[in-house]
Amino acid sequence: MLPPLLDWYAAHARDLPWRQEDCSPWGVLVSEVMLQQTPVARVEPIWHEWLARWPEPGDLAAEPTGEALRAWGRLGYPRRALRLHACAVQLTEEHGGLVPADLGALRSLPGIGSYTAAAVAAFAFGIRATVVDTNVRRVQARAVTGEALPAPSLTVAETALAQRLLPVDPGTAARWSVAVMELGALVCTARSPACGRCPIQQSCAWRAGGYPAYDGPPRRGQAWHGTDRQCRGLIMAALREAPDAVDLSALTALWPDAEQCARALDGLVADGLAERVGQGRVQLPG
DNA sequence: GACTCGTGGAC
DNA sequence: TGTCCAAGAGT
Repeated sequence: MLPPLLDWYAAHARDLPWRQEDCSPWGVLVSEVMLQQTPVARVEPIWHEWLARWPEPGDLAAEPTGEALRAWGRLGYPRRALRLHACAVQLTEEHGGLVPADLGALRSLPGIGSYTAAAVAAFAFGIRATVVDTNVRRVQARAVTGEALPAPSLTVAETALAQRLLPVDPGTAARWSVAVMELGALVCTARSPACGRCPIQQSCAWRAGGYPAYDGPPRRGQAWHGTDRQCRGLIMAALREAPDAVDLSALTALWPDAEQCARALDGLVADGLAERVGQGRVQLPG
């Protein structure tokens, strides 16, 4: 199944800016953090703005965190912007302003977990790293294990399988990983997989088994309406849109439950996403 | 391990 | 309309 998938990728891969030959490791790292839980279409324009404004880690490190938060826009999970900024600072102070070509060093950066470290190592430096994201998990579950969907959270067995499937040659391994991810994103999708145009349908265990339905533990949806998350989102949107500090009263007006709103704001301040200034006013951290 | 953490598009 | 989902990480 290796050659068909690599050939398919060569023919059908999307032309994404962070896949360009001249994209810097910093550009790859920024893209990977932005893409955590966020669709490509929403990331692309923001990625261009970030790379134009902060072409190197040192450029971002020189800014206050509030600028990163404002430029993050509505990508969601704004703590990622904070961690990206912290990344830039750490790269500047400890790595000469460069992204390290080392899995362990990458993993020690803020906001860089096992997936992102492997992805940057593989895609920016051609290192043979085991890249396991939600696409890889789903493709493996279907094509190899014969199940409709992977378990709710990553298992050791899945990582071991991905490692076993990974081609030996480092450059080929990196192309393989991005090809599996692309297949999961474009063909072997969660909702309605396009099995008819799948390059590895002949060797797919899920297909061979007659496409059995998912029978694992229930997948928990994330609550939203009325939660602290929704309230935090409203507050952050207000802070981003305001040119400077916002009155506390303007924030509590956004939410029916004043007590919950106050608690949400406390959380944002504790997380470094917001900052209290004098006279009951709040702003993005300066 | 179970939670928490944004946002918007697709169905 | 509500539910599911999207290149996860940190606690």
